[in-house]
Amino acid sequence: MASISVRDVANRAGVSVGTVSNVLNKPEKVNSETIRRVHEAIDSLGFVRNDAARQLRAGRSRAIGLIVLDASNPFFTDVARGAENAAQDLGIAVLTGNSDQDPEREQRYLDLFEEQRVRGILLSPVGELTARLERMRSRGVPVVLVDRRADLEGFSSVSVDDIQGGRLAVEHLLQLGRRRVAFVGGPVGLQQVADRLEGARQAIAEVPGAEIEVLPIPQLTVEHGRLVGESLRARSSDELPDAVFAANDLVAVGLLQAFMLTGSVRVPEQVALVGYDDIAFANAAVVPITSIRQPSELMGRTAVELVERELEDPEGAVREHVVFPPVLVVRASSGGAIGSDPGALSA
Amino acid sequence: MASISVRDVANRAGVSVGTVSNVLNKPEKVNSETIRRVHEAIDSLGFVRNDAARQLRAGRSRAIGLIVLDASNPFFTDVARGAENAAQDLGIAVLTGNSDQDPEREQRYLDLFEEQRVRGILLSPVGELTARLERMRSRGVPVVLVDRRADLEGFSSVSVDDIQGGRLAVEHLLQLGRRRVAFVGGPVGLQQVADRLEGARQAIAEVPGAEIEVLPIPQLTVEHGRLVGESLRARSSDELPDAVFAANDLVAVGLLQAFMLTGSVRVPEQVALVGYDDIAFANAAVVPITSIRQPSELMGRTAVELVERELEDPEGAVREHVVFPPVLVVRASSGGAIGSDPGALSA
DNA sequence: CGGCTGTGTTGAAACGATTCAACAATCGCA
DNA sequence: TGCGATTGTTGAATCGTTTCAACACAGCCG
Repeated sequence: MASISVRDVANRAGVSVGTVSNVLNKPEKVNSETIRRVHEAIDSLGFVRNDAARQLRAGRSRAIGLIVLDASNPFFTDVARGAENAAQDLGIAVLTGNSDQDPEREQRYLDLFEEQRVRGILLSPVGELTARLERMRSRGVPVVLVDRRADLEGFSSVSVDDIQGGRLAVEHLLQLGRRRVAFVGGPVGLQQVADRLEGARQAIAEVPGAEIEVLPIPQLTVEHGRLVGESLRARSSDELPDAVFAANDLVAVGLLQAFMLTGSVRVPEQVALVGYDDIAFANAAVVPITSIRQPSELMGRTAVELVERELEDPEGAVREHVVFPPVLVVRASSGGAIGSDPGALSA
Repeated sequence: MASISVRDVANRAGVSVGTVSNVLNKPEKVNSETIRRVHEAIDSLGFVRNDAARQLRAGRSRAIGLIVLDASNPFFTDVARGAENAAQDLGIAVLTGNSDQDPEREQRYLDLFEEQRVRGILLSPVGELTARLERMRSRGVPVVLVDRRADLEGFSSVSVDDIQGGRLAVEHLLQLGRRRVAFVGGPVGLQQVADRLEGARQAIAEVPGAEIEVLPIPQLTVEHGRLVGESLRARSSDELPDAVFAANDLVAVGLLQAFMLTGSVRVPEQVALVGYDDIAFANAAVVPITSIRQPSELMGRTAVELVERELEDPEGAVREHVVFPPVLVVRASSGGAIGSDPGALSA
C-alpha cells in the first residue's frame, strides 16, 4: 500500500537517491552498469515516478491544457488530435477539457489548469476572459488562441482565413459558369459567418453579371439548412439560384436533403452546392459535397509549437498570429469527380 | 515571476501558514474575521493553490482519468460529458485522453495517469492490459471498464445490454408485421455486433414464420452500408427483405442513401429500417432513422460514481457490473411519426 | 481560585523527486 | 611522483501544501 519512492529504489539498487534521479533524467551522466542495476530495481519494485513531486520541484508540469468549445464538433476533435501528436513528439501531454460553450465550465477548466501549473494553454474562448488571461501571461504561462484571430491583443493565435475560404468557394462556382449564387448562413454576428460571406462578395464583385442573394438562418444546423432548401424547392425554375454556398457542411447537408427528397432539384445539374469545414459526413452524403477544408490537425499542432516557442523565449515579445489558408475540396455536388452516373441523381 | 505561496499569503494576512490552509480546506474551524483577512490577502496577491504540492501531500490527485477509444465517435463524447458532469458535482476533474484505437497511445495515457496518481481510471480498452490493470488495482487505484462487460475479471464495469438492444429492434420490426428481416453488420468478431445479432435471432425465434438473413460487412461504416444497400436494390421485389436492422447508425445511413438514390426502394413502405446508437445524424437523415439509444451520458456518470464508491470502501470487494437497458426510439424509417407525407418519400 | 471545556491558532514535520556543491576514484601526462 | 582533468556518485536542501500535536485564551462552574 505504501507507495514506492526513489528512496526504495536507491536502497534496492545499492546507490543514492541522486543517482536514481540521474538514471531517470540524465542517463548520459551515469555508468551503464549502474543504469542496469537501477532499472532492475525499478522493474522489480514496480516503481512509478510521482509526477506531483517532480513538478513541485520543477515549478511547472509536463502538460499543456486544451479547452475546446465543443468536443462533438469534428473540427475540434481534429485540432485536439493534432495537438496530441505534436505534444507526443515533444514528450509532453495534452489535457483536454470541453467547455461545451459554457463560460462557467470554461472558468473551471482554467482554474484547474492554473492549479496544475500547466506549461501553456490552448483556448478557443467562450466568455470574457481578458483580465484572467492577462494574469496568466504576467505569470509567464503562454496562452494561444485557437480559431479566433487576435481579438485579444498580445496573445499568439492560430486561425483560418475565412475570407479567403469564402472567395475560394464562390470563385469555384463562378468558374463552373454559375452566376446566380445564394449564400445560406447565420447568424451574421458570428465572425466566421461574416468573413465567409465577405469573401463570397469579393469573388462576386470581380465577375460582371454575377450576383449574390443572402438567405440568413438563425443557426448552422441541418434543420435550418433543410428549411431553406424547402423554400428554394418551391421556387419557379427561373427564380432558382444556380449555385448555393452554405456557411458550413451541416447546413449543406440539410439543403441537399431537401433537394433530394422529391428529386425536384437536381444537384449539381440545376444547383451546384458548396459547404464549409469538410467534415467526414460531407464525403459520405448522398451526393458527396464539395467543401472548404480547414487544416484543423495542423492548427492543433501549430498551437502546441507556439506554446513551446514562447516558453523558450521567456522575455520574448514573440507573439505570432498564424493564419492558415483554407483548401477547396471538389466533389460531386459541384460536378467534380463523380463515382456513378450523374444522371442517376435526378431520380 | 516568483510564485506566490501560502507563506506569502500568511505574512500578508498576519497569520500562520496553517491557518491559511485551514481557511482553504476547513473554513468551519476558522474565525470568520480571520477568514476575511486571508481572503483579502489571497485576492490582492493573486494567489493560486499549487496542486502539485497539495497532491504530493495528499498522496492522490483530485482528477479521474478517462481514456476513450475514439474521440470523434459521438457515443464517447457523450460518455465523457456524463463523466464530467458527475465529477463536477463531486468537485473533481476529468482528464480525457483519446487512444484512437491505438494500444501504444493507450499505454502512454495510462503511464501519464499513473504518474499523476489519479484517483481512478475509466477505460474502454484497446490492447491487452491485464497485467497492467492488475498492478493498478493492487495499488488501490479503481479501474472501471466502459462499454465492455467484465471480460477482465475483478473490475467494475458499465455497459449496455446489446442482446436486449437487438431484441428491441427486431421485435419492433415484427410488430409492424414485417417477417423477412435482414441484419447488416460486422465483423462478427466484435462483441457488440455479435450480441446485437444474438438478440435479433432471439426475437425472430419467437414469431412463427419470421426469418432472418445475415449480410456481413467488414466494417461499420457508411460506405459498407451503401454497398450492401446497392446490392439489395438490385434484387427483384420478392427477394427483397421487408425490414433491415443495421448494426449501427452509420451503416443505416449508408443503406438509406443507396435506397434513396434512385428511389427504387421506398422507406419505410417497402423496407423498414432500424439502426443502433441513436447518433445525432440518425435524426437528421433524409428519412429520420429509428434507432436503439444507449444511455451514454448516464454511463459516464455511473462510471465516475463507481470509482468513488470503490475509493470509499478501500478493502472492499465492491466490484459492480452495471448493465443499462437500451431504448427504442421510433422515427419515420420504420413508419413512426412522420413529419411530411410519407408518399413523398418515394420520389 | 483551580480545573475544565471549547475555540482558534501555531509551526514543524512530512510528502517524493530534483538539483548541486562536494567528494572519490581513475587516468593521462610531464 | 605529483597535478589536473575527467567521470561517477553522494546526500542535504528545496519546492508548497497539509496535518497534527501543542499551545493560548476565554468562559464557566464548584
